Amino acid sequence: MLHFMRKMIDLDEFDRRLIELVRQDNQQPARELAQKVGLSVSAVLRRLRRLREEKVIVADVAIVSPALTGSALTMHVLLRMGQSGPRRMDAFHREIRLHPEVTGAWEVTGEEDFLLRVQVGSMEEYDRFTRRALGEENGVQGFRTLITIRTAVDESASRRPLRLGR
Amino acid sequence: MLHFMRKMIDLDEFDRRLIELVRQDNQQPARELAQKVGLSVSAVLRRLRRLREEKVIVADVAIVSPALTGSALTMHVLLRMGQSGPRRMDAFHREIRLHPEVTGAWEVTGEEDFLLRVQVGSMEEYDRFTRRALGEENGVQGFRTLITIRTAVDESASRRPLRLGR
DNA sequence: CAGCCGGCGCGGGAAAGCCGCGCACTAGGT
DNA sequence: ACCTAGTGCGCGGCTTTCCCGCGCCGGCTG
Repeated sequence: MLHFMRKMIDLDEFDRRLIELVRQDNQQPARELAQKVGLSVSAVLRRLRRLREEKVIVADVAIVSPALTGSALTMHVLLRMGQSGPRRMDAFHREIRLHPEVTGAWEVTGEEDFLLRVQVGSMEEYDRFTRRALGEENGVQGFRTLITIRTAVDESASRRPLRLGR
Repeated sequence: MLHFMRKMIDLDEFDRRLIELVRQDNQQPARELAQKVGLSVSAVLRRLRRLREEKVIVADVAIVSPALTGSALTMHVLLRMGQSGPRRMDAFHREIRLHPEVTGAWEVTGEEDFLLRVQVGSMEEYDRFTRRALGEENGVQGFRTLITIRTAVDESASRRPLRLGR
């Protein structure tokens, strides 16, 4: 935890602006970044390398058009577990990870125990998924499906402003 | 729609493997990709450029550690609209986009009309958000908050296998 | 079967990234 | 007050990567 805090205070204004920029586009050359933040090219390169080494930047990925990922349908599933003991929950955490259709899963407070986001190519695929993953053998008592009519926002974490140290 | 289908059939096995690779790491040099997929460097470069131009790859981003994005709390909000006419819905679509705390928003079927994913740094911030965004002036009749206890899966779209034409 | 077209690999030139240097600024100790 | 160790900057050269025009090959079409 101390180490965590250290990392936070190690990030200054330059780092934050650089992160903000590469979070939108990590393929622009350091020369452009350099003049945007007001540093030399080598300084930018050094800082980015450090940020990646220290796992402030954890990955660099290409985003492919959602229309092409076979995720034509986005479902959300509110589900209730039978007995909600800690080990039952842990087991379900592990279980649900195994299904690639599940692009999000949260253990939540309230009447339901879990919320899942499931992306599939068709209703048939969704049906197969529920039979495989949401049966009583996994401790699921019941669930309710929210079918997505329209997506208003889906920018996983990129919209969140940074809250990095000082 | 025809254009969409055209794009799909335009992607061959090489494209798919390249996409798969850059979806995990878009900063590895073309030389590495080339030998992984069995093409020359220039062919790889050409194909990637084409994929980006044609918006098969829609973006290239750095992922920053979730612990550092000030998103300590993830909430999901199930909400009901007062009158659910189409223009009310459209208005809410536009409205909800304006709040950076909202990292996901879906219009859904069922008892509720919308599901939101909201990421905030604190409960106070969440409280402020609900007062600003989820008031009756926006047509919201009522809502229910699911507080995340633990996240099992959160890999926005990267888990989904590709389903690209033939 | 000839001609066309798209995509390949190749190679030269431009650009981007890497690395070692010297310098400035800061903090801590004597 | 000075000196010293440490950190991060910018600069320049060297290496790697990328870009682009070329000629070539294989498949489709008329």
